Amino acid sequence: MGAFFKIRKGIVAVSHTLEDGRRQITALRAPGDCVGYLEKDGVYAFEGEALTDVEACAFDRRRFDDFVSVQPDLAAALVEALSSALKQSGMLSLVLGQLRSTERVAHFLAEISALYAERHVSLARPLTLHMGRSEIADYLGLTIETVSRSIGKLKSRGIIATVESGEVVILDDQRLREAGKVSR
Amino acid sequence: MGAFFKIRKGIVAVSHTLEDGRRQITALRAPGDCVGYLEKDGVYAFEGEALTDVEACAFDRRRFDDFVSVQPDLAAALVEALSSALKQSGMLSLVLGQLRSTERVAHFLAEISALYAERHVSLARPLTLHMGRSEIADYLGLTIETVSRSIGKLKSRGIIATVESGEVVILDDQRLREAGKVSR
DNA sequence: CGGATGGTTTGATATCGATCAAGGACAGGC
DNA sequence: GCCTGTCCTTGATCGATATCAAACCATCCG
Repeated sequence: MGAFFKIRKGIVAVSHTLEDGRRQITALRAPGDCVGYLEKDGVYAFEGEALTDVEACAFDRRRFDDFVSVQPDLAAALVEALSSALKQSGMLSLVLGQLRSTERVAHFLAEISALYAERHVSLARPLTLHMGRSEIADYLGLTIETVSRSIGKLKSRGIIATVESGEVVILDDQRLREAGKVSR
Repeated sequence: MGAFFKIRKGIVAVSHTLEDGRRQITALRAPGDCVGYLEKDGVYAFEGEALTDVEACAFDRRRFDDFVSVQPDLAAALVEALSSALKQSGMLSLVLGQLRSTERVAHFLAEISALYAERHVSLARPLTLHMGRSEIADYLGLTIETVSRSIGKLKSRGIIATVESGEVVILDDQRLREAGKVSR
């Protein structure tokens, strides 16, 4: 109630569900990110789901806003966090609106890989996605079957491999980023 | 160079283009909104295109940031603007990832109608979209043909009508919002 | 071990929207 | 008036992805 969270450990999916059950994951949040800031009168604009065990700091929204107004550094950090989230969100729109299924999956894998490396979620190869096919599908606007087939295509092209227990090994980072249109 | 803008009059489309020419409009900005804040070292994350004649205030990014740090009110306004943009962006992801073509177009028309009313772009009916089929298509992740056919479907259902010169008349606001899944 | 369970993959078919191709409608210029 | 270009609509076909269905494969548990 009137709270928001800064993630210390773990991964959170931010999503929105339609009345008929269709769901879109609109963002993935990693350690250092905030969740639940888009709230008004106790109503949150989006839902949050923990994909792993999560450790987070809870802040009281009202007190935080008061504190921000006398702490320029904090305000700057908040602006930075929101800017970064906005940029990410715009990129997701690009992915959902313009890329085809295999491009989306390639983009997703490259994104996850970069995110986890950057935020030290797990430095280890192979990469643990922390998401089932169902979450990936809801993030990319696809079905689980199409996600599965796209992963199959990337495997057959020698770009990735999968280990038992579902982890992914990126065999060719260069070509993965090309396939996901995120080369630049 | 290091500048961003606050729109005083007119509509701006924020977009991103892939190397192969595919383009996604990631946001529409109306009077009161800012454009070009997501910039780093002179590189903008997205492109902006004026859909109408635009009147805007230009701010020097560096000076503005300095000024923000000593003006809590301004910081709060910036946070508010970014929060609102982020919420909008998440909703666009939902539209692109989950809605089918006619739902997307209905959503778009309801959104434009609400936006223009709220920002006093033009109070007049019929509604002038200020976007050609091509811009609508790039915003909704569809082709111009599909946009055209979807508008046709909404017309045949008696939800909207079009006037010569392309303006749209919303005949049944209730059903339009239902069709665009934005009833709630 | 055998059987249930949940997630993933694979296959067959259907559907929506893209693509390709014409055909209006309207404005501007000669 | 007539030509030209641009934008929008309409039609026919194709193709990517959804849907439906079944098989596969771990893991868990009796």
